[in-house]
Formats: sequence, structure tokens, C-alpha cells
Amino acid sequence: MPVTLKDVAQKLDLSITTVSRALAGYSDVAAATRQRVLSTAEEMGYVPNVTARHLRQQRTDTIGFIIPSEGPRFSDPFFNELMAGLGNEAAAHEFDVLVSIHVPGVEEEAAYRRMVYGRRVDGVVIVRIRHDDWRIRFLQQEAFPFVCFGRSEVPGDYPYIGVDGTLGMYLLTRHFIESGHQRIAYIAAPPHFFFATDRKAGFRQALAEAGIPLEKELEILGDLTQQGGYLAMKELLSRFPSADTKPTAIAACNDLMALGAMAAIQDAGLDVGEDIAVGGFDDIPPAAHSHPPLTTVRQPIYQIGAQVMRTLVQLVQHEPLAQRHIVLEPELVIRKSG
Amino acid sequence: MPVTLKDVAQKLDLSITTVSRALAGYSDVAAATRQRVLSTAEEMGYVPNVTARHLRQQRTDTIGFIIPSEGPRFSDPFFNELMAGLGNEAAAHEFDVLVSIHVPGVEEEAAYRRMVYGRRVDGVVIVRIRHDDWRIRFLQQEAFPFVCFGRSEVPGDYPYIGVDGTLGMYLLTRHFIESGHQRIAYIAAPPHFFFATDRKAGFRQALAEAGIPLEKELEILGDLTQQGGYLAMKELLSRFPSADTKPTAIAACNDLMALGAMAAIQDAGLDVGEDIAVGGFDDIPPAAHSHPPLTTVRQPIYQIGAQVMRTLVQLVQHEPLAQRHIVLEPELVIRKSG
DNA sequence: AAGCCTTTCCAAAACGTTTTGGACTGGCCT
DNA sequence: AGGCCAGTCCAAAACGTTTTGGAAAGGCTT
Repeated sequence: MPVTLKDVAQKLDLSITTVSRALAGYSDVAAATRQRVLSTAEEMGYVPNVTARHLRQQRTDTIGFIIPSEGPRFSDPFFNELMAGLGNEAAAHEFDVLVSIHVPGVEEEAAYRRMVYGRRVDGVVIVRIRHDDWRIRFLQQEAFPFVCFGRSEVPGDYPYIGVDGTLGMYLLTRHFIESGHQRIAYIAAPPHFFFATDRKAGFRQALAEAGIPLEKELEILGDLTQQGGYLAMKELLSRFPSADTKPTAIAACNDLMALGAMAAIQDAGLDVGEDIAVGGFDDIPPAAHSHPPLTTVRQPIYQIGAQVMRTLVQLVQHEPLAQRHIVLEPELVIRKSG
Repeated sequence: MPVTLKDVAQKLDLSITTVSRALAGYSDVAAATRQRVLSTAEEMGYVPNVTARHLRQQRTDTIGFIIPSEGPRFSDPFFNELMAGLGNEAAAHEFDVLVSIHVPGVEEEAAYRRMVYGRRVDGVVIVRIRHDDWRIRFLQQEAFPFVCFGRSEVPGDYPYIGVDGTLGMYLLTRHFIESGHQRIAYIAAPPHFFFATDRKAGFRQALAEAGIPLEKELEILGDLTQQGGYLAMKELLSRFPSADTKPTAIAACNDLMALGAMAAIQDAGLDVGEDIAVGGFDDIPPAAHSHPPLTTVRQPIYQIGAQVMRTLVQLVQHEPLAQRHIVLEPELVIRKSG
């Protein structure tokens, strides 16, 4: 049975009010009394009931994070890294993170409604922004605090933090071109994601700039998973069996698919980095440890996560934001894969 | 401004009690009234205030999960997979998961105290059990519901779910021996973890059984990270520069270190699976996708996570547990690395 | 007509906290 | 002496819900 304010007050023969205010450090309680309260509370093992405090203060010091998983068994280092950034930064502000995992759809929507209408959390972070994302519309309409990881074209002045995907993919593709590659394939992401179009634009831009004609057959869709990248690469290899039409470089929309593509290339008896160059996007931790290490466009996921959380905390505490929109410049990290 | 019970009651000219009971489906409200309440509540967009409900019911339908990170920038597929199992199962029971990330130490302790004394959550799951784990002592003493992923030797009858690490590591080592290996190295985990001793015992048991003398120099400590495995392997290679003393097989206490070891071997110009066999423990998702794919002891992390959550939910709902202790048999997964 | 169920509803308490709006001292100044 | 102020303290309200322990009304039985 946890100790309550009432217990401490009774023991000290004081009112609940005074105990509460002493603990909160108000100046209208005598120094001697405060000392008595502090030591007795400590000694009795008093810890405030967080739920009661939340109810009274009408805020929860909690941020919601609903992870959109692609399937029932999500496992993605990207979210791992992001979660670390969000979680650590939240802890630094004495905020908690309430996590739910849902496949996009009705269940996901219900989860958002419970969090928002149930006043379960003070704000939410949303990731993997979709085109015409209903979550943004919903949260804007409810005037509920949120911060996006990634840009979106839903109208409105809401805060987001992301990297310039077009620039990133442009840099990677140009790197391939400068290395002498002419036949460059692209493993795309499902087009309902904003970053899918964003990044693909960079790929095409680099090709156009170099005067390389766009070949639709060299663009293939993946589902962002490692398995998806593997399958996409297999398909690419079977589309171009002859040595002189085979792509010599692969740009994947994310690292996970790039790693899958590498596996497919190696399974085909080819040498990654030698026969076919591979590049990804994100720079998730496994990218540096793959064999060969993956060339990729670095997106500082951990730092972005921390920044997203920082912004969100400021938002729910009604502090002014320095910037509502942050678009970082991604950095090309050249490793052995291409 | 969210709609409350009071708002609905006023609109219908009913008492708060009746509205509450109608929504909860009690039989002491007339069918006609219930209908009116249901439709008006729906139409007004009423969603119960979760915090108030929690305060009144003295439970939160939330489970706490404090991730012990090894460093400031934790990133471990193991936790990713576990989180997925916990999260999905929690969602299935309409429970939420409150996540905190802390390096073991005072901060971690404070986080547990806040969760437990602050009645922030109904139960906690604890992982990476330490020898003489204070968390278990603390939670037992406070009679706070918890379930462990992994066994421990702290006395008491608390529920845990884990795999037989000794058996697992025994199977892996015996596999190496049966494949003709005589010089087998072991990359150990920090000894304060229960599973560190558990698994190491299996390694030694297999050696003893085969009459292979234990050589201390072949056992080396790693910190469970990929980087740690890499460094440990480098050290092993420099300890045994000559070809006839060099270990021909490496058993690592977890997959992450095994993957690191593979990288070190490949950096030394050696062939994993050919020159040196490598095996791990866990079967995290990247293990199947490494090059070569990693031989490992499979621990169904996702399913264990789900089972832990299921047990915990039963516990906080005072349902009888079928089994308080579950020790699963791990399965050896032989791939190309060894 | 009195008593007794059933049915339907509700006032009030409770959960543990924070905050509002005083109340009660003494001491100091006129 | 009266007024005023600073320094301490506290009762009560409020947050939004669930639950307890009836109350009122009507119908049925005797």
C-alpha cells in the first residue's frame, strides 16, 4: 500500500495542502516545516501518485509513439535507432514514452483516437509520413500537439524534422555516375510514402543531369524490408540476364533493402562493390558492419529522434519553437559496397 | 475541449451515474435509456478520460519496460524483436507499454521507483537478469507484479520465461566438435549477467565431454555489442598468430558479438565458415542475412516476449497462471558460418 | 390496503493530487 | 489602540471517472 500525501500529513499533524506545497517548494511554508516534511516524506517512502497528478494537472508528461509496422512481425533497426533517440531525450526531460505497434489501418486509427481523445498523452510523434496523411489532418483538426519525422505535403503549419531525401539520393546516384556507372537500377519504396517520391526524384534528377535516359525497367518496387530488397534484386537480375544490360549499380531507397539486395547479388555469385555497386539510404547501424560495408546516405536517425522529442516537449510546454521546420542535409557515406 | 460524462449527462438530462453505467453495460439501466446514451455519447464524440479511470480503478492497464542499454546509444536487434513481441501482445489485451531506456545504475533505479511507487504501471517486465538482481529483490519486496525474461538465482517464487542457455551453448559447441574442430574459442558475456554463466557452462560441458582440455586463453570477454565482438576477435587472432594454435571455431555468447567476430575474421583476410567457423546465440533477424549466414542457437525472442506479456497480464488481472516457470529448449540453427 | 418485489435511476463518496482563496498569528507602524 | 503587512498554514474545490447504497415508482401478491 503506497504512502500518500494524507499519510504524511497525518503523521506530521499538518494539512495535505502544506505537505504538498512543502514538497513542491512553495515559499509560503516555513523553512523548518519544509525540512520536517521533506525528511518525513523521504523516510516514509512517499512517492507521488503519478496518475492523480496527471488528472489534476490535465497533462501526463507522456509522449505517444505509434510504430507503423509493415507486418505482424516488425523488426527494423531504423525504429530501434529512432526509439533510442526519442527515449533518451524524453528521459532527459522527465517525460515517458508510450509505445504502440500497429499495422496501418483501422487498428492504428483506433490507437490514435484513444491516445488523443482519452488524453492519454500530451503529444505524439508521427513517422513514415504518408501522402495526404490522415494522421496529420486528424491531429491538426483536434489541435493536438505533434511533430513529424519527415516532411509532408498536407497543408498547414505543423512542425517537422527530416532530411532532404531528394538531395541525398541525388548525391548517391551522382556518386555512382562519377564512378563510371551508366546502368543504375533503383529499388523504390511504396509510393504512398512521402519520402518515396522525395528520394526517387533525386535519383531521376541525377540521371537527367548526366544525360542518362530513364529506363523504367531499371526501377523496381520494394517493401522496405530486407526480404523485399532481396526479392527486388533477384527480379532485377532475372530481368537483365545478359552481361551488357545488367545494371552495374543499385540505389536502394533504404538500407534494409540495400542489404537484402547485397545478399541476392552474392547469392548469384557476384561480387558486391566489384561486379555490382550497391548504395542505400539511412545509415542504420548494420550498414557499417555488413560485408562489404554499405555505401549509403547518412540520416542521423538518433539525433533526429532526439530533436523531434525536444521539439515536442517544447510544444506541449508552450515554449516558443526556434524553428518549426528543420530540413537537414544528408551526407553521403562511401564505403566498400559501391 | 474533450467531452466528459457530465456533458453527456447534461444533454440527456440524466445523472452521470446512469450515463456511466449505461456505457458500461450494466443491467440496471433501461434498454431505451441505454440506447439514448449510446447514440448521444457517440454523436458527441465522447471518449473516456483514461487518466481519471485509472485513478479511480487503481490500475493503469499499462506495463512498464525499462530497457537496460549498454551505452548512451543503444541499438540492439534483440530488444527490437522483444519489443515487438511485448507490444503486439499488449495491444491484443488492450494494454499499453511504457518504455524507458536507461543505463543500469542510479537512473535506472530511479526509473523503477517512479514506475512502482508512482503506480504508473500495473506490472513490469525485466530482462537481462543480473546475478543477485536488485530489481527482483525490490519488486518482490514491494509485491509488485513482474515477469522475467530469463532465469535468475535470486530466491523466491516469481515467474520467468527463458531458454536453457547451457543446453543451447552445449549444442553449438558439440556441433563444432562433431565437425572436427578441436580449438574452439568462446567470446563470453559480462559475468554479472545470469545468462553469461548459464551459457558458458554449456560450452565447457561440451568440451569436457569430448575430453578437450579447457584453455583459458581461448575464452575472452565481450560486451555484447557488435563492436565488442569485433574487438574480442581481433584480440583472439593476435593471441594466436601461428596457424596451428589459431582457433578454428568461435562460439559467441550472442549473435551481435558473433557478427562482430565475423567482420574481424574477414578483415584479417580469412574466410568465415572455411578457415574459421563462427556460431552465435539468439538468432536475431540479421543473423539469417549476414554473409555467410550465421549458425546460431535459436531463441524465439518474439514469442518469448509475447509469452512474457501474456503472463504479466494474467498476473495483474489475478488470473491463475498455468506455469510460473517456463524454460524452453533452444534449437541449433546450422547455417553457412560454421 | 399493506407489504413486497422489480425496475430504474441517482447523490455522494472515493481515487490522490494541486490550487484557490482565505484565516490566523505576531510584529511593526502610525 | 488600530491598522496593516508578512509569514504560515489550511479547508475546500477541482480533475473525470466508477461504485456504493439507497430512493422512487409501479406492479404484484396476499
